[in-house]
Amino acid sequence: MVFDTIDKKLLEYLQEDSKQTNKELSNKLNLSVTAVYERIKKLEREGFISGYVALVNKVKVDKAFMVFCHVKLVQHAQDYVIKFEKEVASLNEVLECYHISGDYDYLLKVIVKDMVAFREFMVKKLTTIDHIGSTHSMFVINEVKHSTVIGF
Amino acid sequence: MVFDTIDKKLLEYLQEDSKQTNKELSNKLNLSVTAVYERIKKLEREGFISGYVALVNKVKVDKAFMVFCHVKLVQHAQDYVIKFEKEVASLNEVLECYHISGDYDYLLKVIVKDMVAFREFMVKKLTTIDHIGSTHSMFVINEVKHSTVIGF
DNA sequence: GTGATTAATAGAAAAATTTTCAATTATGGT
DNA sequence: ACCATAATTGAAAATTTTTCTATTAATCAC
Repeated sequence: MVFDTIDKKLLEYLQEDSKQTNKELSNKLNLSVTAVYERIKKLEREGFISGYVALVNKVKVDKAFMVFCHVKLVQHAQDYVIKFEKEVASLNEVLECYHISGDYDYLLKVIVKDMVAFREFMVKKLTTIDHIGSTHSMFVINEVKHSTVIGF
Repeated sequence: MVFDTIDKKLLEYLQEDSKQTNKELSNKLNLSVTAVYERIKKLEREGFISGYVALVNKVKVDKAFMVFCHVKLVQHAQDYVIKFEKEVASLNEVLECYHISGDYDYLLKVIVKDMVAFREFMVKKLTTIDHIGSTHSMFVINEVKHSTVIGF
């Protein structure tokens, strides 16, 4: 399968705004509506596009308090790891969770309403998960950039 | 303006899949198509929904190497801060950048092809920005969770 | 290069969805 | 209870997506 320059441009446009019509895209790409349509279907079929979503304004829905949490496990037995990852993934305050290199095992991106809600989250949810050794929280003072667009 | 339970459910659905038709949504919400339509327009108008985007599979487009970079500035004079933030935001490898509390000033989420590309990014782009004191990189070993959905 | 085969594109028709509209129902304030 | 406003509904109109057939372009073997 070919993934050419036009596909890349198309993906860029769709990552910026997926509500554009195929006609608008066809103008930008100098293609027919059907050609655009078929290319998009191909990108969906082949898994380049994993989905289409609405992005929500954190401030408007009162979830503007963001914290990055480092987590260290007490042990790294497979069972513990699996269990921790499963439980963490089930928490809706945790938007992202990565197993990372360095002093800590995991880095979590957490969003809640405010510091009070964060404390609540830590005490009632995160630290109730078994096998957590220590945590370290970094509070977001300002969001300088936040994009979902993968550029080429 | 009222932001009720139905709106929250609607936002959740649209955050999961924005390509659902209003008819599908109207079934899930037990509303008419027009009622769904008007609620969505209201959520867009009032800024709850900031946009609609396609999500791209990092692996398929060869940008699966993710790194979190801590950055410390040498000084924190307003000019330096502004300049750094502006330049960092312009780098398409940097998907996110946050001013955070703690030992470092900033946390950057960077995606590139591989370690070679990362080195290239560090040497040619990030560390060429003025006033950077030190950096510390944490490599993502595994992505446990990655969601764009803000839950209620 | 030629011809054959396949993939990509185009334009038009059909199907589905969004958007508008007029009318009805529900809601909140006085 | 009444008025004014907002939300909901169903149907029509407008737009968009999707399908279909034909044409063009690219690929490969010879």
